[in-house]
Amino acid sequence: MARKTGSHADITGPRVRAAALQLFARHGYAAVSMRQIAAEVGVQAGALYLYTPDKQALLFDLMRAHMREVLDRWRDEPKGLSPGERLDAFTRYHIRFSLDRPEAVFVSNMELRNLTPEHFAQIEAMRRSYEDELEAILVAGRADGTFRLEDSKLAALAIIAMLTGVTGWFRSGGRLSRDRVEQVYRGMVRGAAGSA
Amino acid sequence: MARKTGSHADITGPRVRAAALQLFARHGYAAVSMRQIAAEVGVQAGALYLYTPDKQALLFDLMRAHMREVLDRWRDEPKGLSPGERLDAFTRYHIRFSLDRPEAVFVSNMELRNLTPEHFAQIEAMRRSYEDELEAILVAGRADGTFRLEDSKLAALAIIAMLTGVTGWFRSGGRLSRDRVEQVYRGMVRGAAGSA
DNA sequence: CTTCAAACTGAACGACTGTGCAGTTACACT
DNA sequence: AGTGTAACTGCACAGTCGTTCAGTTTGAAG
Repeated sequence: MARKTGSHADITGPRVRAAALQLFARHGYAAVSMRQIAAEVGVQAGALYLYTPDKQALLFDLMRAHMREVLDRWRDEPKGLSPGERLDAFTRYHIRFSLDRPEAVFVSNMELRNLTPEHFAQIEAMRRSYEDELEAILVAGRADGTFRLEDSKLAALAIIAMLTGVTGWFRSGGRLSRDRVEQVYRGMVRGAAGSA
Repeated sequence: MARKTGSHADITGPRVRAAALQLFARHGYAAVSMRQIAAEVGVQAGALYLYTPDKQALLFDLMRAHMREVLDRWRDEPKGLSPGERLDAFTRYHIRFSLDRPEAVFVSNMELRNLTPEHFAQIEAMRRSYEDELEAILVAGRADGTFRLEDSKLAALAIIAMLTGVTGWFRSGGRLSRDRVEQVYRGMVRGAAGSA
C-alpha cells in the first residue's frame, strides 16, 4: 500500500504530522504513544520512523513549523503606518492566525517543557522575536504619544497572553463570531496600551 | 522510619503532595512517574498508596485544593466599594496569589486535560465561579459608567489570561519587583476595562 | 517486656513504552 | 517479464509504567 499516482507523492509524511499534532493537542505529548499516532494514520508503529528520527523530533518539527509560519506570515502582513494601526493589525493577525490553527497554537504553548534544551532554545528564540515585533510597535507608539504605558516589555507579554487565551474558549458557531471577537479584543488591547 | 514526636503527626502525606506538585509543574503530570515522586519524598513507590488511592487522585486533590484556596481567600479579601477599586483589588490579589504559588497555578492551568471527565467538571466549575467573580465586577462597573467595555464575559476571560501570564515570565530578583508588576498590571487592566 | 497498629519495603504483576530491523509487499521503470 | 527500491509489516528488545501485597520495621501504649 505505497505510492500514489504521479511519481512518488509523499502523502504519509504530512499525515503523520497531522495526526501527531491533533493527538499532542488533545492529550499532551507525554501522554501520546507512537502506536496511537500510527493507528491514527492507519499504519504500524515502526513505519513512523520513515518520517521522523524519533518522537522528540516530531514535536520539535511541529513547533518549529508553527513558529516559522507565525513569523513569516506576520512579515507578509500589510501594515498600517501609525503605531495605532499597527497594533490593531497585530491584534487581528494574532487572533485570526490562532483561530485558524488552534491545535498548533495549543501545542506550541503547552509543550515547551517537553523539548530538549537545544530544541527549547530554538523555539524560545522564535517566540521572543515574535514578542519583539509587538514590543517595537508599543515602543514606537509610546514615543509618538499614541500609547500611554509604563513598561513596553511587560505590555507586550501581557497583550500576547491575553490574545492567546482566545484559543482556550472560542468555539466556532458559539455566541460570538470571529469578527466580533477581533473587534472586542481590538478595543481591549488598545485600552491596555493606553491608547486614546 | 515512622511516627514523629507528638502522637502521630502526619508528615509524609503533605510531603507527597508537595513533591508531586513540584514534579508535575516541572515535567507535566503524564511525564512524572510514581517512582519519581517517591524518590523525591525518600520512600518506595508502594508507600505512596498509603496517602493517595492512585495517581489521578493526587492530581485532582492538588488542583481542587488550589482552586478552593483561590476562591476562599478572595472571599476573605477586603474589597473596595466602587467597581474601580474592586477591579484593582482583583488584579492585585490574582498577581500576588499567583506569584506566591507558581507551581500550583501552573499545574492548575496546564493539567486540566489529564483529569477524568468527572474531576474535570468539578475543577471547571470552580474555575468558572472565579471568572464570575471578576465578571460581576465588570458588569457593575459598566452599569455605573466606570468601565467602557463591549463584552464583560470576554473581558473577564481576557483579563484573567493576561494576569495568569505573569507566572510564565516572572523571576523574583529580576528586573521588576512584585509591587512594580502589580502597579503596571493595574494600569493595563484598567485600560482593558475602558476605565477612565 | 509484650502487644498492636501504622509506616514502609521489596518484589512482583501484566501492560505498555520508544525504537530497531529482517522480511514482505507493491509499484515505477526498463 | 524482470529489476530496483520505497513503503510497510510484524516481531522483538530492554525498559518503565501504575498498582498490589505479603512481610518487615517502627515506636508508642499497656
